[in-house]
Amino acid sequence: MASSRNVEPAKPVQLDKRRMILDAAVVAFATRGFHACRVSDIADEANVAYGLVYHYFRSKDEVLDTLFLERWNVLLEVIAEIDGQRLPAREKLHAIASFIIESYRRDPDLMKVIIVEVTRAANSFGRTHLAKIREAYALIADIVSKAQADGTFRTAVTPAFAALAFYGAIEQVLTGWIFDTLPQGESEFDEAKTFIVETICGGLDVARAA
Amino acid sequence: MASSRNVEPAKPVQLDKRRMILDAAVVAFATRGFHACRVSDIADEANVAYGLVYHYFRSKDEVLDTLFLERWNVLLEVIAEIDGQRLPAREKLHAIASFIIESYRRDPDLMKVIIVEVTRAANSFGRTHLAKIREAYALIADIVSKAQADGTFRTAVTPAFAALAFYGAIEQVLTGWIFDTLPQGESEFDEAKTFIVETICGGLDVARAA
DNA sequence: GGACGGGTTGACTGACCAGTCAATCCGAGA
DNA sequence: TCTCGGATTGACTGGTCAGTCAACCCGTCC
Repeated sequence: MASSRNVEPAKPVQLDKRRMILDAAVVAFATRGFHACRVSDIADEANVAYGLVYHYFRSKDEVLDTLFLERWNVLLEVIAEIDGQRLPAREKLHAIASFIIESYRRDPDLMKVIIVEVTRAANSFGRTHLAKIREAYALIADIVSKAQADGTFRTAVTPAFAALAFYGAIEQVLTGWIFDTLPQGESEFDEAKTFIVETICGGLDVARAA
Repeated sequence: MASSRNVEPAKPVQLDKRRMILDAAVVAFATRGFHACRVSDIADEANVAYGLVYHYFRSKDEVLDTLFLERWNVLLEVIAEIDGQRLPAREKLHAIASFIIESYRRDPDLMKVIIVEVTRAANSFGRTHLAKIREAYALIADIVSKAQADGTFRTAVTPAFAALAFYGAIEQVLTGWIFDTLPQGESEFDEAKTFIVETICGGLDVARAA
Protein backbone atom coordinates (compact mmCIF):
# COMPACT_ATOMS: atom_id res chain seq x y z
CA MET A 1 0.00 0.00 0.00
CA ALA A 2 2.78 2.38 0.94
CA SER A 3 3.27 4.47 -2.17
CA SER A 4 3.39 2.91 -5.59
CA ARG A 5 4.50 5.96 -7.46
CA ASN A 6 7.32 4.82 -9.67
CA VAL A 7 7.66 1.25 -8.51
CA GLU A 8 5.00 0.10 -10.98
CA PRO A 9 5.94 0.75 -14.59
CA ALA A 10 2.52 1.87 -15.78
CA LYS A 11 -0.15 -0.72 -14.95
CA PRO A 12 -3.08 0.74 -12.99
CA VAL A 13 -5.90 -1.00 -11.17
CA GLN A 14 -7.11 -3.29 -13.97
CA LEU A 15 -3.84 -4.73 -15.18
CA ASP A 16 -4.00 -3.53 -18.76
CA LYS A 17 -7.26 -3.38 -20.62
CA ARG A 18 -5.64 -4.66 -23.76
CA ARG A 19 -4.84 -7.92 -22.04
CA MET A 20 -8.34 -8.06 -20.57
CA ILE A 21 -9.82 -7.70 -24.02
CA LEU A 22 -7.60 -10.42 -25.38
CA ASP A 23 -8.54 -12.79 -22.57
CA ALA A 24 -12.20 -11.97 -22.95
CA ALA A 25 -11.94 -12.63 -26.67
CA VAL A 26 -10.63 -16.13 -25.99
CA VAL A 27 -13.72 -16.89 -23.95
CA ALA A 28 -16.06 -15.23 -26.41
CA PHE A 29 -14.56 -16.88 -29.47
CA ALA A 30 -14.41 -20.27 -27.80
CA THR A 31 -18.01 -20.03 -26.66
CA ARG A 32 -19.74 -18.70 -29.75
CA GLY A 33 -17.18 -19.17 -32.49
CA PHE A 34 -15.41 -16.30 -34.19
CA HIS A 35 -18.11 -15.56 -36.74
CA ALA A 36 -21.08 -15.81 -34.45
CA CYS A 37 -19.28 -13.74 -31.81
CA ARG A 38 -20.02 -10.04 -31.95
CA VAL A 39 -17.50 -7.43 -30.94
CA SER A 40 -19.94 -6.40 -28.24
CA ASP A 41 -19.67 -9.90 -26.78
CA ILE A 42 -15.95 -9.39 -26.35
CA ALA A 43 -16.46 -5.97 -24.80
CA ASP A 44 -19.13 -7.28 -22.43
CA GLU A 45 -17.00 -10.24 -21.40
CA ALA A 46 -14.12 -7.86 -20.70
CA ASN A 47 -16.35 -5.35 -18.87
CA VAL A 48 -15.20 -2.66 -21.19
CA ALA A 49 -16.95 -0.30 -23.57
CA TYR A 50 -17.52 -1.38 -27.14
CA GLY A 51 -15.32 1.30 -28.60
CA LEU A 52 -12.32 0.38 -26.49
CA VAL A 53 -11.83 -2.78 -28.47
CA TYR A 54 -11.21 -0.53 -31.45
CA HIS A 55 -8.83 1.62 -29.46
CA TYR A 56 -6.50 -1.36 -29.01
CA PHE A 57 -7.20 -3.30 -32.18
CA ARG A 58 -7.84 -2.21 -35.70
CA SER A 59 -10.53 -4.83 -36.23
CA LYS A 60 -12.13 -7.94 -34.88
CA ASP A 61 -9.79 -9.91 -37.11
CA GLU A 62 -6.77 -8.33 -35.53
CA VAL A 63 -7.87 -9.60 -32.14
CA LEU A 64 -7.85 -13.16 -33.40
CA ASP A 65 -4.60 -12.63 -35.28
CA THR A 66 -2.96 -11.41 -32.11
CA LEU A 67 -4.20 -14.35 -30.10
CA PHE A 68 -2.94 -16.78 -32.69
CA LEU A 69 0.46 -15.21 -33.22
CA GLU A 70 1.18 -14.86 -29.51
CA ARG A 71 0.64 -18.54 -28.98
CA TRP A 72 2.01 -19.94 -32.21
CA ASN A 73 5.28 -18.11 -31.76
CA VAL A 74 5.66 -19.76 -28.39
CA LEU A 75 5.06 -23.11 -30.06
CA LEU A 76 7.70 -22.42 -32.68
CA GLU A 77 10.23 -21.44 -30.02
CA VAL A 78 9.50 -24.53 -28.00
CA ILE A 79 9.89 -26.83 -30.98
CA ALA A 80 13.17 -25.18 -31.90
CA GLU A 81 14.38 -25.54 -28.35
CA ILE A 82 13.39 -29.20 -28.16
CA ASP A 83 15.14 -29.82 -31.42
CA GLY A 84 18.25 -28.21 -29.97
CA GLN A 85 18.46 -30.76 -27.17
CA ARG A 86 20.47 -33.95 -27.58
CA LEU A 87 17.60 -36.44 -27.64
CA PRO A 88 16.48 -39.32 -29.81
CA ALA A 89 14.02 -38.16 -32.48
CA ARG A 90 11.23 -40.20 -30.99
CA GLU A 91 11.62 -38.34 -27.71
CA LYS A 92 11.71 -35.01 -29.46
CA LEU A 93 8.40 -35.85 -31.09
CA HIS A 94 7.05 -36.95 -27.74
CA ALA A 95 8.12 -33.64 -26.22
CA ILE A 96 6.38 -31.69 -28.98
CA ALA A 97 3.16 -33.68 -28.64
CA SER A 98 3.39 -33.19 -24.89
CA PHE A 99 3.79 -29.46 -25.17
CA ILE A 100 0.79 -29.09 -27.43
CA ILE A 101 -1.39 -31.34 -25.34
CA GLU A 102 -0.31 -29.60 -22.15
CA SER A 103 -1.16 -26.29 -23.75
CA TYR A 104 -4.63 -27.62 -24.32
CA ARG A 105 -4.88 -28.93 -20.79
CA ARG A 106 -3.91 -25.55 -19.33
CA ASP A 107 -6.08 -23.38 -21.51
CA PRO A 108 -8.52 -25.38 -23.58
CA ASP A 109 -10.38 -22.28 -24.71
CA LEU A 110 -7.31 -20.69 -26.21
CA MET A 111 -6.27 -23.86 -28.01
CA LYS A 112 -9.81 -24.35 -29.20
CA VAL A 113 -9.81 -20.91 -30.75
CA ILE A 114 -6.43 -21.38 -32.38
CA ILE A 115 -7.20 -24.80 -33.79
CA VAL A 116 -10.78 -24.25 -34.77
CA GLU A 117 -10.66 -20.65 -35.97
CA VAL A 118 -7.19 -20.47 -37.46
CA THR A 119 -5.37 -23.74 -37.96
CA ARG A 120 -8.37 -25.66 -39.27
CA ALA A 121 -10.11 -22.69 -40.80
CA ALA A 122 -10.33 -21.76 -44.44
CA ASN A 123 -11.47 -18.22 -43.74
CA SER A 124 -9.00 -15.45 -44.21
CA PHE A 125 -7.05 -16.59 -41.16
CA GLY A 126 -6.05 -20.01 -42.27
CA ARG A 127 -4.68 -18.39 -45.39
CA THR A 128 -3.11 -15.37 -43.72
CA HIS A 129 -1.18 -17.49 -41.31
CA LEU A 130 -0.37 -20.35 -43.64
CA ALA A 131 3.29 -19.43 -43.66
CA LYS A 132 3.48 -19.36 -39.88
CA ILE A 133 1.72 -22.69 -39.67
CA ARG A 134 4.07 -24.17 -42.21
CA GLU A 135 7.05 -23.10 -40.13
CA ALA A 136 5.97 -25.62 -37.55
CA TYR A 137 5.73 -28.38 -40.14
CA ALA A 138 9.16 -27.46 -41.39
CA LEU A 139 10.70 -27.69 -37.93
CA ILE A 140 9.15 -31.10 -37.39
CA ALA A 141 10.22 -32.27 -40.84
CA ASP A 142 13.72 -31.18 -39.95
CA ILE A 143 13.74 -33.39 -36.89
CA VAL A 144 12.63 -36.34 -38.99
CA SER A 145 15.16 -35.54 -41.66
CA LYS A 146 18.05 -35.55 -39.22
CA ALA A 147 16.84 -38.80 -37.70
CA GLN A 148 16.79 -40.37 -41.14
CA ALA A 149 20.30 -39.12 -41.75
CA ASP A 150 21.64 -40.63 -38.57
CA GLY A 151 19.80 -43.87 -39.17
CA THR A 152 17.22 -43.86 -36.40
CA PHE A 153 14.30 -43.29 -38.75
CA ARG A 154 13.54 -45.21 -41.94
CA THR A 155 13.60 -43.35 -45.21
CA ALA A 156 10.45 -44.95 -46.59
CA VAL A 157 8.57 -41.70 -46.10
CA THR A 158 9.71 -38.15 -46.83
CA PRO A 159 10.24 -35.90 -43.82
CA ALA A 160 7.56 -33.51 -45.03
CA PHE A 161 5.03 -36.32 -45.12
CA ALA A 162 6.01 -37.62 -41.75
CA ALA A 163 5.61 -34.14 -40.31
CA LEU A 164 2.16 -33.85 -41.86
CA ALA A 165 1.06 -37.18 -40.44
CA PHE A 166 2.45 -36.37 -37.02
CA TYR A 167 0.84 -32.97 -36.80
CA GLY A 168 -2.34 -34.37 -38.33
CA ALA A 169 -2.63 -36.94 -35.59
CA ILE A 170 -2.21 -34.30 -32.91
CA GLU A 171 -4.75 -32.02 -34.52
CA GLN A 172 -7.29 -34.83 -34.84
CA VAL A 173 -6.93 -35.69 -31.19
CA LEU A 174 -7.30 -32.09 -30.07
CA THR A 175 -10.28 -31.71 -32.37
CA GLY A 176 -11.81 -34.77 -30.80
CA TRP A 177 -11.48 -33.25 -27.36
CA ILE A 178 -12.69 -29.86 -28.51
CA PHE A 179 -15.81 -31.31 -30.06
CA ASP A 180 -16.31 -33.82 -27.29
CA THR A 181 -15.92 -36.70 -29.66
CA LEU A 182 -13.14 -38.15 -27.57
CA PRO A 183 -13.16 -38.64 -23.80
CA GLN A 184 -10.78 -36.24 -22.10
CA GLY A 185 -9.12 -36.17 -18.73
CA GLU A 186 -5.72 -36.40 -17.11
CA SER A 187 -5.18 -40.01 -18.09
CA GLU A 188 -6.40 -39.48 -21.65
CA PHE A 189 -3.99 -36.59 -22.09
CA ASP A 190 -1.00 -38.71 -21.11
CA GLU A 191 -2.22 -41.67 -23.07
CA ALA A 192 -2.63 -39.52 -26.15
CA LYS A 193 0.98 -38.35 -26.06
CA THR A 194 2.16 -41.95 -26.10
CA PHE A 195 -0.31 -43.17 -28.68
CA ILE A 196 0.47 -40.42 -31.13
CA VAL A 197 4.19 -41.09 -31.00
CA GLU A 198 3.66 -44.84 -30.97
CA THR A 199 1.48 -44.73 -34.06
CA ILE A 200 3.73 -42.48 -36.09
CA CYS A 201 7.04 -43.98 -34.96
CA GLY A 202 6.14 -47.56 -34.24
CA GLY A 203 3.52 -48.11 -36.93
CA LEU A 204 0.64 -50.54 -36.83
CA ASP A 205 2.09 -53.52 -38.65
CA VAL A 206 3.36 -56.46 -36.67
CA ALA A 207 5.59 -57.58 -39.49
CA ARG A 208 7.36 -55.27 -41.86
CA ALA A 209 8.12 -55.78 -45.48
CA ALA A 210 11.79 -56.38 -46.13
CA MET B 1 -35.49 -35.08 -82.12
CA ALA B 2 -38.16 -37.60 -83.04
CA SER B 3 -40.63 -37.40 -80.22
CA SER B 4 -39.50 -37.61 -76.64
CA ARG B 5 -42.90 -37.85 -75.06
CA ASN B 6 -42.73 -40.62 -72.56
CA VAL B 7 -39.23 -41.89 -73.21
CA GLU B 8 -37.74 -39.34 -70.84
CA PRO B 9 -39.04 -39.65 -67.29
CA ALA B 10 -39.37 -35.94 -66.55
CA LYS B 11 -36.11 -34.10 -67.24
CA PRO B 12 -36.52 -31.23 -69.69
CA VAL B 13 -33.92 -29.19 -71.56
CA GLN B 14 -31.66 -28.23 -68.67
CA LEU B 15 -31.24 -31.55 -66.92
CA ASP B 16 -32.73 -30.60 -63.62
CA LYS B 17 -32.18 -27.17 -62.15
CA ARG B 18 -31.74 -28.60 -58.72
CA ARG B 19 -28.62 -30.41 -59.87
CA MET B 20 -27.40 -27.31 -61.64
CA ILE B 21 -27.75 -25.31 -58.47
CA LEU B 22 -25.89 -27.94 -56.51
CA ASP B 23 -23.06 -28.01 -59.03
CA ALA B 24 -22.90 -24.25 -59.17
CA ALA B 25 -22.75 -24.15 -55.39
CA VAL B 26 -19.68 -26.36 -55.41
CA VAL B 27 -17.91 -23.87 -57.63
CA ALA B 28 -19.15 -20.87 -55.70
CA PHE B 29 -18.30 -22.31 -52.28
CA ALA B 30 -14.91 -23.52 -53.45
CA THR B 31 -14.06 -20.16 -54.97
CA ARG B 32 -15.23 -17.75 -52.28
CA GLY B 33 -15.77 -19.94 -49.27
CA PHE B 34 -19.17 -20.71 -47.80
CA HIS B 35 -19.45 -17.59 -45.68
CA ALA B 36 -18.16 -15.11 -48.21
CA CYS B 37 -20.32 -16.67 -50.92
CA ARG B 38 -23.70 -15.03 -51.38
CA VAL B 39 -26.73 -16.95 -52.48
CA SER B 40 -26.78 -14.71 -55.53
CA ASP B 41 -23.33 -16.05 -56.45
CA ILE B 42 -24.76 -19.54 -56.57
CA ALA B 43 -27.73 -18.41 -58.63
CA ASP B 44 -25.49 -16.51 -61.04
CA GLU B 45 -23.11 -19.42 -61.42
CA ALA B 46 -26.09 -21.68 -62.16
CA ASN B 47 -27.68 -19.16 -64.55
CA VAL B 48 -30.81 -19.29 -62.54
CA ALA B 49 -32.88 -16.70 -60.72
CA TYR B 50 -32.09 -15.92 -57.11
CA GLY B 51 -35.42 -17.17 -55.83
CA LEU B 52 -35.10 -20.57 -57.46
CA VAL B 53 -32.43 -21.56 -55.00
CA TYR B 54 -35.10 -21.19 -52.33
CA HIS B 55 -37.54 -23.20 -54.36
CA TYR B 56 -35.28 -26.23 -54.12
CA PHE B 57 -33.58 -25.61 -50.80
CA ARG B 58 -34.85 -24.23 -47.55
CA SER B 59 -31.67 -22.26 -46.94
CA LYS B 60 -28.11 -21.68 -47.99
CA ASP B 61 -27.09 -24.10 -45.26
CA GLU B 62 -29.25 -26.82 -46.73
CA VAL B 63 -27.37 -26.55 -50.00
CA LEU B 64 -24.08 -27.28 -48.25
CA ASP B 65 -25.66 -30.00 -46.14
CA THR B 66 -26.93 -31.70 -49.26
CA LEU B 67 -23.55 -31.52 -50.95
CA PHE B 68 -21.83 -32.98 -47.92
CA LEU B 69 -24.30 -35.78 -47.27
CA GLU B 70 -24.42 -36.88 -50.89
CA ARG B 71 -20.70 -37.35 -50.96
CA TRP B 72 -20.07 -38.57 -47.44
CA ASN B 73 -22.65 -41.31 -47.80
CA VAL B 74 -20.79 -42.54 -50.84
CA LEU B 75 -17.61 -42.58 -48.79
CA LEU B 76 -19.25 -44.58 -46.03
CA GLU B 77 -20.59 -47.10 -48.52
CA VAL B 78 -17.22 -47.47 -50.15
CA ILE B 79 -15.42 -48.00 -46.85
CA ALA B 80 -17.97 -50.60 -45.83
CA GLU B 81 -17.58 -52.34 -49.15
CA ILE B 82 -13.78 -52.33 -48.93
CA ASP B 83 -14.01 -53.73 -45.45
CA GLY B 84 -16.22 -56.50 -46.77
CA GLN B 85 -13.53 -57.73 -49.17
CA ARG B 86 -11.06 -60.38 -48.10
CA LEU B 87 -7.92 -58.26 -48.00
CA PRO B 88 -5.09 -57.59 -45.56
CA ALA B 89 -5.85 -54.59 -43.36
CA ARG B 90 -3.00 -52.63 -44.85
CA GLU B 91 -4.53 -52.99 -48.29
CA LYS B 92 -7.92 -52.00 -47.02
CA LEU B 93 -6.42 -48.82 -45.66
CA HIS B 94 -4.65 -48.26 -48.94
CA ALA B 95 -7.92 -48.66 -50.78
CA ILE B 96 -9.62 -46.13 -48.54
CA ALA B 97 -6.84 -43.60 -48.91
CA SER B 98 -6.97 -44.21 -52.65
CA PHE B 99 -10.66 -43.62 -52.85
CA ILE B 100 -10.48 -40.34 -51.00
CA ILE B 101 -7.51 -39.10 -52.97
CA GLU B 102 -9.13 -40.14 -56.24
CA SER B 103 -12.25 -38.27 -55.23
CA TYR B 104 -10.10 -35.21 -54.84
CA ARG B 105 -8.40 -35.79 -58.16
CA ARG B 106 -11.75 -36.08 -59.97
CA ASP B 107 -13.47 -33.15 -58.33
CA PRO B 108 -11.12 -31.02 -56.27
CA ASP B 109 -13.72 -28.30 -55.78
CA LEU B 110 -16.22 -30.66 -54.20
CA MET B 111 -13.67 -32.19 -51.89
CA LYS B 112 -12.39 -28.76 -51.01
CA VAL B 113 -15.85 -27.67 -49.97
CA ILE B 114 -16.47 -30.82 -47.96
CA ILE B 115 -13.15 -30.74 -46.18
CA VAL B 116 -12.83 -27.04 -45.64
CA GLU B 117 -16.44 -26.10 -44.97
CA VAL B 118 -17.70 -29.17 -43.16
CA THR B 119 -15.10 -31.65 -42.01
CA ARG B 120 -12.60 -29.09 -40.78
CA ALA B 121 -15.13 -26.45 -39.85
CA ALA B 122 -16.37 -25.52 -36.43
CA ASN B 123 -19.38 -23.65 -37.74
CA SER B 124 -22.75 -25.24 -37.40
CA PHE B 125 -21.85 -27.81 -40.04
CA GLY B 126 -18.95 -29.47 -38.37
CA ARG B 127 -21.19 -29.95 -35.37
CA THR B 128 -24.32 -30.93 -37.27
CA HIS B 129 -22.54 -33.64 -39.15
CA LEU B 130 -20.26 -34.81 -36.38
CA ALA B 131 -22.12 -38.09 -36.10
CA LYS B 132 -21.85 -38.77 -39.81
CA ILE B 133 -18.15 -37.96 -39.76
CA ARG B 134 -17.61 -40.22 -36.79
CA GLU B 135 -19.22 -43.10 -38.65
CA ALA B 136 -16.25 -43.04 -40.97
CA TYR B 137 -13.81 -43.13 -38.07
CA ALA B 138 -15.73 -46.03 -36.59
CA LEU B 139 -15.57 -48.04 -39.80
CA ILE B 140 -11.82 -47.49 -40.02
CA ALA B 141 -11.36 -48.33 -36.36
CA ASP B 142 -13.23 -51.52 -37.01
CA ILE B 143 -10.80 -52.52 -39.71
CA VAL B 144 -7.91 -51.89 -37.34
CA SER B 145 -9.63 -53.75 -34.57
CA LYS B 146 -10.13 -56.85 -36.66
CA ALA B 147 -6.53 -56.73 -37.83
CA GLN B 148 -5.38 -56.59 -34.24
CA ALA B 149 -7.56 -59.56 -33.43
CA ASP B 150 -6.13 -61.68 -36.21
CA GLY B 151 -2.61 -60.64 -35.34
CA THR B 152 -1.65 -58.54 -38.36
CA PHE B 153 -1.65 -55.26 -36.42
CA ARG B 154 0.03 -54.58 -33.11
CA THR B 155 -2.11 -53.72 -30.12
CA ALA B 156 0.11 -50.91 -28.90
CA VAL B 157 -2.45 -48.37 -30.04
CA THR B 158 -6.22 -48.47 -29.69
CA PRO B 159 -8.21 -48.83 -32.91
CA ALA B 160 -9.90 -45.51 -32.33
CA PHE B 161 -6.56 -43.77 -32.14
CA ALA B 162 -5.21 -45.50 -35.17
CA ALA B 163 -8.29 -44.44 -37.11
CA LEU B 164 -7.81 -40.85 -35.99
CA ALA B 165 -4.19 -40.83 -37.03
CA PHE B 166 -4.96 -42.43 -40.37
CA TYR B 167 -7.77 -40.07 -41.22
CA GLY B 168 -5.76 -37.16 -39.86
CA ALA B 169 -2.92 -37.90 -42.23
CA ILE B 170 -5.27 -38.01 -45.20
CA GLU B 171 -6.95 -34.79 -44.19
CA GLN B 172 -3.63 -33.01 -43.75
CA VAL B 173 -2.51 -34.07 -47.18
CA LEU B 174 -5.74 -32.97 -48.82
CA THR B 175 -5.56 -29.70 -46.93
CA GLY B 176 -2.05 -29.21 -48.21
CA TRP B 177 -3.24 -29.62 -51.77
CA ILE B 178 -6.28 -27.46 -51.24
CA PHE B 179 -4.23 -24.61 -49.83
CA ASP B 180 -1.39 -25.16 -52.27
CA THR B 181 1.00 -25.92 -49.49
CA LEU B 182 1.88 -29.24 -51.07
CA PRO B 183 2.76 -29.85 -54.70
CA GLN B 184 0.02 -31.76 -56.45
CA GLY B 185 -0.14 -33.80 -59.62
CA GLU B 186 -0.64 -37.34 -60.81
CA SER B 187 2.58 -38.62 -59.29
CA GLU B 188 2.01 -36.84 -55.99
CA PHE B 189 -1.45 -38.36 -55.72
CA ASP B 190 -0.11 -41.90 -56.06
CA GLU B 191 2.85 -41.19 -53.85
CA ALA B 192 0.56 -39.84 -51.16
CA LYS B 193 -1.51 -43.03 -51.03
CA THR B 194 1.61 -45.05 -50.37
CA PHE B 195 3.18 -42.63 -47.92
CA ILE B 196 0.07 -42.35 -45.81
CA VAL B 197 -0.26 -46.10 -45.45
CA GLU B 198 3.47 -46.54 -45.03
CA THR B 199 3.62 -44.00 -42.22
CA ILE B 200 0.66 -45.31 -40.30
CA CYS B 201 1.32 -49.01 -40.85
CA GLY B 202 5.08 -49.13 -41.16
CA GLY B 203 6.01 -46.39 -38.71
CA LEU B 204 9.12 -44.25 -38.77
CA ASP B 205 11.40 -46.15 -36.41
CA VAL B 206 14.09 -48.37 -37.81
CA ALA B 207 14.27 -50.40 -34.63
CA ARG B 208 11.33 -51.22 -32.45
CA ALA B 209 11.24 -51.62 -28.72
CA ALA B 210 10.74 -55.22 -27.67
C1' DG C 1 -6.24 26.07 -11.63
C1' DG C 2 -6.03 25.42 -16.40
C1' DA C 3 -4.74 23.13 -20.47
C1' DC C 4 -3.40 18.96 -22.71
C1' DG C 5 -4.09 14.42 -24.28
C1' DG C 6 -4.55 9.55 -23.97
C1' DG C 7 -8.02 6.34 -22.18
C1' DT C 8 -12.81 5.35 -22.31
C1' DT C 9 -17.67 5.55 -23.54
C1' DG C 10 -21.74 3.98 -26.32
C1' DA C 11 -25.09 5.74 -29.73
C1' DC C 12 -25.23 5.71 -34.44
C1' DT C 13 -24.49 4.68 -39.50
C1' DG C 14 -23.70 2.31 -43.60
C1' DA C 15 -23.29 -1.96 -45.86
C1' DC C 16 -24.46 -6.27 -46.59
C1' DC C 17 -27.34 -10.26 -47.56
C1' DA C 18 -30.49 -14.20 -46.31
C1' DG C 19 -34.85 -15.11 -47.07
C1' DT C 20 -39.81 -13.54 -48.72
C1' DC C 21 -43.35 -12.96 -51.95
C1' DA C 22 -46.30 -11.38 -55.59
C1' DA C 23 -46.11 -11.72 -60.29
C1' DT C 24 -45.13 -14.20 -64.54
C1' DC C 25 -44.17 -18.14 -67.45
C1' DC C 26 -45.27 -22.35 -69.56
C1' DG C 27 -46.52 -27.22 -70.27
C1' DA C 28 -50.13 -30.66 -69.58
C1' DG C 29 -54.56 -32.05 -69.46
C1' DA C 30 -59.58 -31.26 -70.40
C1' DT D 1 -58.77 -22.93 -76.40
C1' DC D 2 -58.87 -22.53 -71.46
C1' DT D 3 -57.51 -23.68 -66.88
C1' DC D 4 -54.51 -25.28 -63.31
C1' DG D 5 -50.38 -25.54 -60.88
C1' DG D 6 -45.63 -26.11 -60.46
C1' DA D 7 -41.41 -23.72 -62.06
C1' DT D 8 -39.20 -19.41 -62.34
C1' DT D 9 -38.28 -14.58 -61.67
C1' DG D 10 -36.06 -10.67 -59.14
C1' DA D 11 -37.30 -6.53 -56.38
C1' DC D 12 -37.71 -5.73 -51.76
C1' DT D 13 -37.55 -6.13 -46.56
C1' DG D 14 -35.79 -6.88 -42.06
C1' DG D 15 -32.23 -7.67 -39.15
C1' DT D 16 -27.56 -7.84 -38.06
C1' DC D 17 -23.16 -6.01 -37.01
C1' DA D 18 -18.48 -4.03 -37.86
C1' DG D 19 -16.54 -0.01 -37.47
C1' DT D 20 -16.91 5.35 -36.61
C1' DC D 21 -16.95 9.35 -33.93
C1' DA D 22 -18.00 13.13 -30.92
C1' DA D 23 -17.98 13.63 -26.27
C1' DC D 24 -16.44 12.75 -21.67
C1' DC D 25 -13.27 11.42 -17.86
C1' DC D 26 -9.19 12.03 -15.36
C1' DG D 27 -4.26 12.07 -14.40
C1' DT D 28 -0.25 14.94 -15.32
C1' DC D 29 2.39 18.80 -16.00
C1' DC D 30 3.12 23.72 -16.05
